[in-house]
Amino acid sequence: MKSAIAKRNHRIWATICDIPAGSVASYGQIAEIAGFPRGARQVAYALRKLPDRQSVPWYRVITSSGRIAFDIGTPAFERQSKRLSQEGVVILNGRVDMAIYRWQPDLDELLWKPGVAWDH
DNA sequence: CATATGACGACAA
DNA sequence: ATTGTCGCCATAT
Repeated sequence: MKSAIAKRNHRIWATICDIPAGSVASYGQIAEIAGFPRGARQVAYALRKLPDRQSVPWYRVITSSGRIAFDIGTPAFERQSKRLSQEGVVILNGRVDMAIYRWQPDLDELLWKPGVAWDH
């Protein structure tokens, strides 16, 4: 059977896959939706261990302040910046305007996610 | 068991 | 806007 960590990562990756093209989400936002409140660093960890970059839109995950997590000028930064631009996300000085591009999942999207902390 | 480490986040100067 | 500190929490050593 899969380890607990594998399941957790899988859930995080699945959540990231739900971010629509042209939108972005913060690490903390992904963590919360995936069912791990305050698990922003776990999202970062899951991304580091991403087995297949092709199947997951990792580049749509940025910091809560709208900054790309990599240092400006690094190859990683350029890759991410380019991918986002291709989707129409405007990046100015390495930052995205969260007020415009932040993913806002509607209730339906949240409901079919297992483990989301809604109150009955 | 004790520290160190992170593709983080919130907040105070 | 920048920088530093502290909180967070699974992994790594």
